[in-house]
Amino acid sequence: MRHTEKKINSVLRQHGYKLTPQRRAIIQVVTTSNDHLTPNDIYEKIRDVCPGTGLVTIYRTLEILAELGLICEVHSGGSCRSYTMGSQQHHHHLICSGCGTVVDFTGHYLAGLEKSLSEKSGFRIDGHLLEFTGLCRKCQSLS
Amino acid sequence: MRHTEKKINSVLRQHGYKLTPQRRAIIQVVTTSNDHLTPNDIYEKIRDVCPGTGLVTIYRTLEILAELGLICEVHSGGSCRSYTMGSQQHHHHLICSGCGTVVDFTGHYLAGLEKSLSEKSGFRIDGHLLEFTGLCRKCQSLS
DNA sequence: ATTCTAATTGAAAACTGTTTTCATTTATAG
DNA sequence: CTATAAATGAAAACAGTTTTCAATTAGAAT
Repeated sequence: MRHTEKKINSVLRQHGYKLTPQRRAIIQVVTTSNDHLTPNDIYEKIRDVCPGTGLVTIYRTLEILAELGLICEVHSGGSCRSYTMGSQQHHHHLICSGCGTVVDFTGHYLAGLEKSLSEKSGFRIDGHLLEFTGLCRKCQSLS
Repeated sequence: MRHTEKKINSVLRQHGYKLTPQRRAIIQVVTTSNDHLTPNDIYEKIRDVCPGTGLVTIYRTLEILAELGLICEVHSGGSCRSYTMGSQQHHHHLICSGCGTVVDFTGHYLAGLEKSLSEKSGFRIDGHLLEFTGLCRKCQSLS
């Protein structure tokens, strides 16, 4: 279950963050898109909502939102990160290295592994990142 | 079956690339290490084998080797890419967010999941990235 | 062995994505 | 309305990577 714009705003407030027009705009852009957006994507989209918003502010806001678990950060190879909505728990990615398409999938595949790892290592495990990379059907047919 | 240094050298030659001392050194460093090495890791290790080799040359050589499928490029979250030998056993990471310690672990936990994902999505899956984050024993006791 | 030539190299500069610094502005509690 | 800590934007700094270019060199042809 995806967080609504309203919900995100209120969680931000609850954590003592101020609700600036820029932040509202960033949240609006992210919540109303179904894609994975890079900071730069957001920078371009935001011109219509809150012109003048700096890229720096976008980076800072995304960091906060990801920290609070309100959005999900995706590392798709290289120096390209992007963010998307979605329940961040057990939300994994399948990334096409050809065209960059990201497919989400969910599941609890790692619960058992997490438990045994935790016991063996003594770590208190907080989270995990699972990504598969490969070629989507379209990109396979191109090569 | 991991490519040997010799095999890689000969494949390079077959493709019309020259076998320079720098390339030999890079290949030697990569084949004799079991870690995932970043270009910079290699840059540091190569001093003993072929001093003076430039980082640029390392980047260029790694690109060729990856292109020819002789080594495997890994994108581990963030802006850090690394390379490792082709069919080396996957290894995963358990990262302490307190002190940065990284514990490696290996296993084939994901083979089944990979197969079913591939069938459902049509992707040809090449690799995956699995990282757990948490607090190691020491950092738990500090907080 | 010597010569020739295209491939390769290293240094420096350029580039891209991200983070930091800092003076100014602003949301919001009182 | 005021006070103040948080947030902002511009510019600079930073890290990783790529490009440019003149000088060097591996390996093929003599």
